[in-house]
Amino acid sequence: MTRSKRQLQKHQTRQQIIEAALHQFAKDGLTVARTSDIATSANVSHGTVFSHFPTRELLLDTVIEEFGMRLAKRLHELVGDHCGMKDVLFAHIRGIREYEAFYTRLILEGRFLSESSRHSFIMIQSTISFHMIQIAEKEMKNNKICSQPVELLFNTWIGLIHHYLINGDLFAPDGSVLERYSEQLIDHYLNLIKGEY
Amino acid sequence: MTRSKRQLQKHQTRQQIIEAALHQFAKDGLTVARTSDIATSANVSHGTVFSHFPTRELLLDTVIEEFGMRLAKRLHELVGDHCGMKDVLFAHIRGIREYEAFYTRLILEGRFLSESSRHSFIMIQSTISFHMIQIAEKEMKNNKICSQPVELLFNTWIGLIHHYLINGDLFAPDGSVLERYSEQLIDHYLNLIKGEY
Amino acid sequence: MTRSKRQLQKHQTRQQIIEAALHQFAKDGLTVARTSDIATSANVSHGTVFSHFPTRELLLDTVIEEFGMRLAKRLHELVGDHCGMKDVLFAHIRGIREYEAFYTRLILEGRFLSESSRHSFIMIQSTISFHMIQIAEKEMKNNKICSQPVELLFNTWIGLIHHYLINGDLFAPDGSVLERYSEQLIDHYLNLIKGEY
Amino acid sequence: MTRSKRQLQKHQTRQQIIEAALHQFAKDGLTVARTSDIATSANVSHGTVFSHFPTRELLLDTVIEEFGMRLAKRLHELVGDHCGMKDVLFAHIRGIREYEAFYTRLILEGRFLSESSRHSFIMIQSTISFHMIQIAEKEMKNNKICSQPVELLFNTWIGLIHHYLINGDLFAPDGSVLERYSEQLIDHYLNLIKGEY
DNA sequence: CATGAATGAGATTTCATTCAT
DNA sequence: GATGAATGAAATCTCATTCAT
Repeated sequence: MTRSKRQLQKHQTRQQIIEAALHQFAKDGLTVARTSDIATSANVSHGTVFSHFPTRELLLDTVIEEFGMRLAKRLHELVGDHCGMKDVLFAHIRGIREYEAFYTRLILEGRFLSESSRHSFIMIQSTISFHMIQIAEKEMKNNKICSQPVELLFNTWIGLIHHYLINGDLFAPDGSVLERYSEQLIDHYLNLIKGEY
Repeated sequence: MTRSKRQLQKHQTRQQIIEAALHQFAKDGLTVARTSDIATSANVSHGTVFSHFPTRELLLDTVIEEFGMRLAKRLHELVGDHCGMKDVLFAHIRGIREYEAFYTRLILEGRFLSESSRHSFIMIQSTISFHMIQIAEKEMKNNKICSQPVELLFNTWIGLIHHYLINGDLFAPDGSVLERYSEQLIDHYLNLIKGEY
Repeated sequence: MTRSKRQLQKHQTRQQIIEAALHQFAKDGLTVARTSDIATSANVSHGTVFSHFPTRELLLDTVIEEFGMRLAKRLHELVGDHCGMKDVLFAHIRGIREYEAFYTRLILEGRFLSESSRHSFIMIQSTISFHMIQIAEKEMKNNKICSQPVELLFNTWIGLIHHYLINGDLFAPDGSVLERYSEQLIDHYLNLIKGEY
Repeated sequence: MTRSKRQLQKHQTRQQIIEAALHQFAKDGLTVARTSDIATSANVSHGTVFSHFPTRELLLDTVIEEFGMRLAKRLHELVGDHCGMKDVLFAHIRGIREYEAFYTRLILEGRFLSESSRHSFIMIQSTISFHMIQIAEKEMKNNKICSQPVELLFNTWIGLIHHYLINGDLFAPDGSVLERYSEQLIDHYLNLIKGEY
């Protein structure tokens, strides 16, 4: 029992650091955010960060992985079995919205991260594309959406969403771009890909 | 005369620095490239960089502005008067391709630059959108492309292109993504937006 | 009874720490070895080290003292009553050989330790010199070794041995210098100091 | 000329740093001395140290090499052509005496330095042994010193000197051990190795 | 008494910027 | 105007030590 309390404490600190890092990385950038700021923001000493994560890179890896897992789980919850394309797109946006800032940083800086972080990020994208492509193929058969390469279909959507996220400060200076544009973007996208009958 | 010779010399050095900076910023990133590397690459001393551009930020601003002007000029040359959507898209890609690396960096890091750099970047985007939107409106009237908000039409294209550029290392590990995918992307996009008649 | 059991336990832990420290200090150096490594090597927690030895310095002091006592005892066993110079030299080397690495560290770093550690180390040297000088004086009378200041006689021997220990990596890259050179060094030394008759 | 003044300045700063480092390494130890203390002691900013020597290790390498060259040069000056063993020993001690503290640190810590520093140190030792062994062989032929392996002869002397240096604080608490004991040590050593005739 | 998470002082290194030449 | 040596403010990471459990 004594042990479990200590373990709990440790786990809690670890989570605090991860949460603070998630916030700081989102705010200042994956490559710019300082470990000392993360420590301050997590209400622990600077040294404590390194007692949980030997290097900054390892912390970042962990944070990205954690984010990936949360997002995957959330998407899984949101994407029901019998849903159509529209539902998937909504789920996608809702899933991302909870971590909008961090996800945007990941789009921007993901390319320059360590092998393992990069891998985590690619996994995250795969999770999203998996659902979309599955639905797309089904709806193409039904002629609900017109036949075309699923890869391009997916990339068009992702590109559109990322474009709005990346330029969030222009599209929605105060607040969430996703919140503001999700409906419009989904409608537009569905209109673009809808089948002709 | 002596003075004008000096001024010429000065102007030449300035251009060397800008050129070198363009190269280094593209190669190492807008926030990461070192002023000392730029100096080396420009064949001038480190100090000289600062005698032409008081701060690193000012140099970056200048480089972005310069890039913007060149791109605008190039696009103007490439986009003829009587051209259709396809021609504009091709022109767009061809214009960007000459500075693919730098342009990609701008997409990735543009948001976090100084007010004035950010402004330059936005101007660049406007130049591109101006041509596209003009054509789009014309072709919508002709029913060549289906009627829809031009803003979204433009953003879909930009998002798609940017997505490929940002993930260039995945889509085209060795070489230019634009070279490899331009045709495919243009065809796909035109197919998406084509009018139904 | 319970108390005595606890005390036993405590004493045992203390000995484990001392033993581990002896090993780590020998391996990594008196000033470099980490308390956390000592803890790990002693199969106790890092904190336990400090519950037995308030500071790292005190632990080091204790270890050196312990080493001194063991060496003194060992030398006492090895040096018989009726032995000659050769026997003493052999005993000396055999005594040291058991702790070759630690002893070497002591030669190298002993000078920069705390007062008390330094004192312990000097005591160790005295133990050795005591035996040598006693024999030397006897053998000088017998003309077995030629007459000369005992202090210098002793220092010449010590210097020679220490030189080989300090440069062990050159003289015996894999293995014990003492094992490899003891005979040769003893013969050489005896030859140098032998009486002329 | 302007250039030469700047170059002179730079060279001077470099020398100041080397001199300060020589002093600090001697005082605090090759592995312990702080770059910031060296900077302070050299009257330059901390950054300046790194603008001349990219890493601490490179600075140490340079200092050791510099020391080696100075010592070699000094020994060369001191060791005449027609001198005997006694002269060589005196020269050796006089050469070392000028850098007594640094040389002592080198004995103590040389083993744990980088490959190149270690190499420099070994070169230094070789310089010394070269002279001694040459003389020794000549004097053995003359029967001035008794015949024995030159390697051991050399190591006995080196060991003796190093022993006094290492324990300088005991043998000569305030001042130079070499100054105090050189004569006595040389006499003793010569006596030990003298030929029997 | 043992534990081990948390602490924080300090060490090396980087790099935009300044300024004497 | 050009030069490049000097500057010094960070940033990451280490480790002896403390103290709540």
